[in-house]
Amino acid sequence: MGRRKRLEKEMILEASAQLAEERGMEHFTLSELAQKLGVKPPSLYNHLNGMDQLSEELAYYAINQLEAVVQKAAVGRSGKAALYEIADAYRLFALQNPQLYSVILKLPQYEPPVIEEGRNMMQVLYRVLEPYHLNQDELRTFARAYRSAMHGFVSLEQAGFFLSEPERKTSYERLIGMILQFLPQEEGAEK
Amino acid sequence: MGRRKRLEKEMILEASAQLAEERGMEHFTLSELAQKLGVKPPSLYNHLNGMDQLSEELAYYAINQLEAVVQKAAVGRSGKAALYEIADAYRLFALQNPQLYSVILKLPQYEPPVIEEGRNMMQVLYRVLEPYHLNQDELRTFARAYRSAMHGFVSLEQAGFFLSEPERKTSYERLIGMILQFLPQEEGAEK
DNA sequence: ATTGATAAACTAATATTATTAGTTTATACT
DNA sequence: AGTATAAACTAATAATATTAGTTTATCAAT
Repeated sequence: MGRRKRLEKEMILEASAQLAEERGMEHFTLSELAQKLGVKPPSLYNHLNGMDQLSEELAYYAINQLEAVVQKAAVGRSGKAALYEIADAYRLFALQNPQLYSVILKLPQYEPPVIEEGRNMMQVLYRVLEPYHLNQDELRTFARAYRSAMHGFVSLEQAGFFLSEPERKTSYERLIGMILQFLPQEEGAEK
Repeated sequence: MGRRKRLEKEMILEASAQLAEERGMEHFTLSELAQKLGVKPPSLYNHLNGMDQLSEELAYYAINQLEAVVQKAAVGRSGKAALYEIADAYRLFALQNPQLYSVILKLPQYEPPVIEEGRNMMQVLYRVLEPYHLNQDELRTFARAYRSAMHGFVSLEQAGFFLSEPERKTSYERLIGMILQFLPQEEGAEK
């Protein structure tokens, strides 16, 4: 008891994520979800309380995935190298899971436990920024700028606003470069 | 003939925009829209071809509003002053019309005429950037960075990711400042 | 003014969806 | 083996988008 339920929940969320990417969040329907799981729609209500709760859990699922991706990208790197790597991983996640990524924006609407998880992703960032010894204000400013740059570019790109294909990655890297320029020299860096 | 129809369309779009802000795009319903217009739902089909087309027209409506706001902000200013002013106006529009703003992201999915209008907004920006004599590549890079910064910040802020209230405007201005730093000195500027 | 065309409203009907209630079935523990 | 429980099912309801077909109001031309 409990463990098996966990698995069911996982299965439902995975199927939901998959369905969301296939059909788009707009046309996401419980009927299709049930069908994908080989079950009739009402059966879903044994595992969740309806569409609204599912959306919330999906947002939770999404932020966790992104957090894992970001964390992984930062392993074994530090300073600007880490920040470039994170930015790259962040972009790839959004491009490969556009629907899931877009769901993350709804996060702050939900209840505390879900919101906390959203905060966790930023913890990775703060850890990377530690060596720069920024004060509270500088830290906030920088973190917001960095995240805004990533989110803004990636979200416009994925929506289809940036047409010329080959230069997209370059544009992104330059944008991130612009932001990183405002970090002080790394401690113990050789130049 | 024709002019009166135009008016009807305007009325429908205004009511739609209003309803979207009231209920949120998620819970936007043709029944409520009809009710707001003092009419039964099927009557709407005399003026539009259904939900999908309405979404498209709403996106068109939204980008036009934003374009107007941006254009107005740029009047009588040039260079970085204009770019700060535009950024400020852009942010205010998004904060005051969050649902309408979010609809703009769907723009590239639609047909050419709608997409063209999306491009028009950027024309204003290119005009402002003319005096800097950037080459094609620099221009694209900068425009993307600037727009990404605006969109990213504003969209995260409006979603509720940035908690500490008093510093939000400051954070935004600093972000824009970071981007503008990468413009060359204005022609004929006095330092 | 009367009429006749046109457009826009209406009512009625259908299909799809989310959701609830109530029933059956399978599973797991004693 | 027998029962408690959870998860599936069927049936039913309310809301929605949409279509078809009918009525009504408007407006131009006689």
